[in-house]
Amino acid sequence: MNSSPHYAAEVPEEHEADHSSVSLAVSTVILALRHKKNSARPSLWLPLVRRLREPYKGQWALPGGPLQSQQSLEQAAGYTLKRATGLEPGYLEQLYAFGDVLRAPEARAARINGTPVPAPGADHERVVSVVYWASIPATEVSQTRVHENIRWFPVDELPELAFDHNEIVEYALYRLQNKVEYSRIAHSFLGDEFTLAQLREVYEAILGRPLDPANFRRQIAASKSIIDTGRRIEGTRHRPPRLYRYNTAQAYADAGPLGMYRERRES
Amino acid sequence: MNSSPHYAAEVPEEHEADHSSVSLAVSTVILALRHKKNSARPSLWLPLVRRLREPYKGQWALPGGPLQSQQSLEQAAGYTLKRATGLEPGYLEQLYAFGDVLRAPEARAARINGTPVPAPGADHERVVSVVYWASIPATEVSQTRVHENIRWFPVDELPELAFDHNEIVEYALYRLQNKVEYSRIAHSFLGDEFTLAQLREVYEAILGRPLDPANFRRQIAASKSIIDTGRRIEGTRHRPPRLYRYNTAQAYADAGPLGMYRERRES
DNA sequence: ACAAAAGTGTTGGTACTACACCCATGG
DNA sequence: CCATGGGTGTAGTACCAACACTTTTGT
Repeated sequence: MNSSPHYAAEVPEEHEADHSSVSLAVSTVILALRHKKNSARPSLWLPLVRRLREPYKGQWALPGGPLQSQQSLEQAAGYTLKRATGLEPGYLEQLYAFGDVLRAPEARAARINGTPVPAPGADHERVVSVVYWASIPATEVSQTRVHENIRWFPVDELPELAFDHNEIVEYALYRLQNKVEYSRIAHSFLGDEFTLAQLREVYEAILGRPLDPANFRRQIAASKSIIDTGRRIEGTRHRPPRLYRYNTAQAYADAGPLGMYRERRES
Repeated sequence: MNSSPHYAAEVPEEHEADHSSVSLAVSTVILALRHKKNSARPSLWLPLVRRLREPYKGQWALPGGPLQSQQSLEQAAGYTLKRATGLEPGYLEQLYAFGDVLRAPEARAARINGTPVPAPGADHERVVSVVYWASIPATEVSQTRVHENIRWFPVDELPELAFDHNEIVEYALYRLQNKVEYSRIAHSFLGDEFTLAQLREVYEAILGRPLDPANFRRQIAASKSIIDTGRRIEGTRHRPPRLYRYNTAQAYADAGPLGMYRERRES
């Protein structure tokens, strides 16, 4: 399913009309765990790119770009991620395709003020954006690319973003919160080996609330999603925690139509 | 969020490259309850359109068409639905955007045979398809448009469809099964008023298994998603069942970024 | 009276929450 | 020894599946 596009079958008597001056862009909500200053617990951060032209010139926006004719959507999202961070994704999933007719600034103003939406003119370019979300393993976050026009922000301290990107980020976080409860994406925020406490910190950062360590342990154990490596971390000033690995034999729930493919990459 | 597209913010030093010869199509998996011959219980059916040109000429495919430059994706899906059935949707939701580079027939053959995928040539058109799924209220199914090149099929007796449409339908059904358990889409397959038995039949058709009437009743009652109208249906040869209505005050879970908009339409 | 489906009660199991408590290590 | 987090035990609760049972109609 993931490897083929498809063409629509039109109902015969309808004629086809303009084969669209619509252009296609791909953006990515890139999430990773980072530490705020003076904070013991990690939280979710994402990189944003400063816009160099109108509209919204000077404001921060999700990294993205037009779809090249030889790229799949997923490849385009991965390339966007690479440009913004220099890294490969730990996980990559399609969020939603946004494609309304109205130019963003006008529509947004109309939405906020409650004023009627302006009539669509022929004077603006029509863009459909396919948005992905991705995670980066904590072990690689330190290697992220540094650039004057790229900056990481904690998701709960975002500035006002260009277009409707604030709402897109909110939706990405909402989807992530739902998904973390019945799939194993949390692992994609960590390296190959990790302690239960680290895994719990991922859940806590995503859900935004503390979890009972005792119950968390049992829940994860019951899911059989992780395997005890037998080794421990020493040098802590308390009992040394065990190190675990993903159980790659375990299947994901709802990885989307691309599920099987992603399963392989994850392992 | 639903009312504005957005443009990507490129990382500055990258240049833009070709502004894409990619064209955009919208297809819709349209689902409704119908009765098979000699079957007491309704099952899920969907309308397909016969292809009149290559590739896959003569085979059945999901209804769809190119995105017009003045249509939103959702409008395009609704229009597709109207063309195929003559009806308005009871519910409409984006499924997924499919957009790999390779032309469908080649990629599909490669996928099935395990042979290496052919190199993408410049000789074919690149299409990205945004697929929606929709439901039609049972009360309106009888009014569906009749056309030589449109035919309804039970979802468990589909022929071999064009492109990867079989897999798309499977994915749509999978999403529907998940969603029916934590949202109220089941209602969109019925008219304004319905009995509990009818609602249960919707669940059973979607989930593909019988449900305990006693437990079903309590579950639905606990969710507070329906309201007793006080009236009953008479003329049955058993105890007359109550008629219920949707509780429109109740919020949906996970209606996607377009949630609030859909909420209003549903009521 | 009987068939059929509406609707109620009851019981046992599972899974989650809260929290008490013990364990192992570094300082 | 103490502080700190790792890790286990357990009681209370909420929910759910299974199924026995009662109710209300048409024939």
